[in-house]
Amino acid sequence: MPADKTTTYSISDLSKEFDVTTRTIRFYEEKGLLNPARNGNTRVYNSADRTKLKLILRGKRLGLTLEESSGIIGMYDPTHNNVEQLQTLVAKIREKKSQLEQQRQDLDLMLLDLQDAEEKCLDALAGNPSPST
Amino acid sequence: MPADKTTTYSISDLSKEFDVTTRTIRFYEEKGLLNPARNGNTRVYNSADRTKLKLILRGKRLGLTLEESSGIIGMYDPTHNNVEQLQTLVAKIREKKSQLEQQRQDLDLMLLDLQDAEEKCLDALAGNPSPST
DNA sequence: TCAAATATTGACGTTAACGTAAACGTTAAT
DNA sequence: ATTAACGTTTACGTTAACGTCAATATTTGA
Repeated sequence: MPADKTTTYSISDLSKEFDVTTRTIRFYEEKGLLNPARNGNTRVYNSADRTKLKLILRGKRLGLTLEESSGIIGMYDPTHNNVEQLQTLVAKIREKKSQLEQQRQDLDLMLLDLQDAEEKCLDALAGNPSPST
Repeated sequence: MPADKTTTYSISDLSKEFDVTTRTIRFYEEKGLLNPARNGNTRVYNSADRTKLKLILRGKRLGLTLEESSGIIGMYDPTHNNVEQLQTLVAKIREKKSQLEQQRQDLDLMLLDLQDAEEKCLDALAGNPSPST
């Protein structure tokens, strides 16, 4: 039985699963990105908390700040029943999307460059003295 | 006539073109990522310098540190004629490539999530009370 | 000629994202 | 009973990537 709605995790469970320190996880809480329940004094994480952590770390790999990740996570639930707020939310989502698409262009360009660089290296290793010879 | 091999730039030219402060450009030099020529005391950048700056900023948008960008820029010229060094270089390039591919997966996942979030918002705005109704 | 614009080198300040250490409580097994 | 493993809070330290002065040329258009 994999993780369902009722599964819970200790801080070190998550720490091990995602390979971050407990300090880091507590830090995210300090910054308001996580709000685990408590059993007495110790933190108890549910699957929603776990998902949030996953999203934060994904954001990190993409170079987002914690504040940005926090913002994005907030976009995932339209509890903002107010129409005006929903519209601003859509606007925010669309801006994030276009940023990510720009980022994908950068990424693809860099991949192309690296592809080029690799081929040059392989040529050099194959004994090709120069590209113009 | 667009930028050719002989075009040069002042620090504020580059500052304006790429929308970074001159402090930032000097900082990159301090860190060894740029080595502009000098006219007396003032810096003179050529098109290669400009390209490097472009690559650094691209790296930044992808969340790379300056050191990582510096490493990648170093990969673009196989002046490392030594066979052993060429092989380590190829290895580095391949690792960077696989990192970038991982990053692209993250990016696509996040785009999908945002797409979902946007649709939910639009549904809510269209007056759909709940997805299960 | 002279003020404005642009350049330089220091040097200290700042923010984000944690690391590290201290001092302490609470199960769990030996 | 105690040691080991895990948890907590508080607090100071650290690094990267600049920002923000200050003091000082050099250049240039009015």
